[in-house]
Amino acid sequence: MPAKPPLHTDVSTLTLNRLCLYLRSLRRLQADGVTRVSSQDLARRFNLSAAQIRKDLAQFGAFGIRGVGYDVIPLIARLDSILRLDRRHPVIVVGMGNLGSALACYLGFNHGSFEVVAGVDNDPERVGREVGGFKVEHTDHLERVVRETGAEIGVLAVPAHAAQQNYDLLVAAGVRGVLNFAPTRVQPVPAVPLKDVDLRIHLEELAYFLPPSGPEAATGG
Amino acid sequence: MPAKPPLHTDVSTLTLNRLCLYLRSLRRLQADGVTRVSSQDLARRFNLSAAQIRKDLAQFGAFGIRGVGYDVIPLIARLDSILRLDRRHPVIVVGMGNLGSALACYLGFNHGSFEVVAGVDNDPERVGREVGGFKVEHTDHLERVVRETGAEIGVLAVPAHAAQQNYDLLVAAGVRGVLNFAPTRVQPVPAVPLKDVDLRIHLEELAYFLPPSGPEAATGG
DNA sequence: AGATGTGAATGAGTTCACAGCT
DNA sequence: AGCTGTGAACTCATTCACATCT
Repeated sequence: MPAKPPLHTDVSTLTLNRLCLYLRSLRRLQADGVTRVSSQDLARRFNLSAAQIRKDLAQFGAFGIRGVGYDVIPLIARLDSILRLDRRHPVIVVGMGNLGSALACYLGFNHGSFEVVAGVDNDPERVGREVGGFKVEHTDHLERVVRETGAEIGVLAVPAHAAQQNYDLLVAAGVRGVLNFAPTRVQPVPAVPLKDVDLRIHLEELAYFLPPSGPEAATGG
Repeated sequence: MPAKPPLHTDVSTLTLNRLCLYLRSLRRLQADGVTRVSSQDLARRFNLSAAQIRKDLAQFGAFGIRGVGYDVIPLIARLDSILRLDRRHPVIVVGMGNLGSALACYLGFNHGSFEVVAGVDNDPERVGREVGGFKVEHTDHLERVVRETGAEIGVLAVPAHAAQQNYDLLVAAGVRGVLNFAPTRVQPVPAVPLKDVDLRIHLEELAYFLPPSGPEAATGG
């Protein structure tokens, strides 16, 4: 029984992202009442690679049945456990402007794993507003809010110039990981993992692949 | 003179993302009054790899001066040109809920390359609202709005179930590329590049790297 | 038979190291 | 001397192909 030791540092980001995809695909199958699926099936349905699915899963053990495939529900449970989505992750949003408010509403729906439990801002105008199930508090009270809500993940949705400072505040307040939507790099503390999410880079990438505009593209075909 | 033929399909996404990063880093240097920089310098300052910077740039030609480094301003100009950021890209947002409105405000600031010129929604409640410089129109008028504004890139910020349909509408209306923020896969038309942006996956990834909670982590040290 | 799990083969991406120019 | 531009070496990732199990 070759039970794999899945050290967290051994799993590549690429694999990890795919595991998330697999999980979503499996949930869709589950919703459709499918109880078993082979790697080929899954690959065909969701434009994935069968060999890769097997390789990715095999890193964490052998959950499949040879000659048959994978049982959907146990596999979902296993992936949930691997990805730590089998527990609740309270999230606090720092910076409740347009983006922060949108993220507060948007990020909560993930089969109950993530719940945005609080939001803070340093603009008195925004403090006190009700957004997606909580009242916005002042950033001055960050530490108390984190303590009271048990927030585990901080989401930075502040302007670029305020990102580092607010990251530091989040760390001091005791969150265990930070997702940074500010368009700047933040210097992380080793103990508190940081992930930068750059929304603009996607637009820039897309612009590169845009078919070059013909001289008179108005004559649409 | 080994002028490189930079076919668009030859450049990997990884390289492309780095080019965007280089460009930003260079702009910061420019703002600081730096006129020349070596790959080592750039690497040190922004946590990059010097060899990789040179390799990446070399794909598009030789812009450096041996023994010296790169002239900041011409290099910025060159990268702008490579990434097609030297022209204006009008953007239309489909789905003006929380996320769409936030993106409309957020995506516009990129040194003038991208400008969100319109937003549509099929909820009459939202039609007519003024957001970030334009009035929200009804999705029924998408084609006219795209024609009138010359929108080139469509941003999908609609619920998952409406993503495909609205992608198709955008294609029919004549946009040349689509950025999809809906948490679902969309089947693209080959002529209109599509890029999926999955906001949740970042949270999921972060959750994986979260330090496991000790039994009583409240005694912060 | 049919699908998993996995070494081996291939391919992609990064780093090294240095020739060649300033 | 110093740094770019680039082949060669290396590492990482994906795909192939098949032994193994149901």
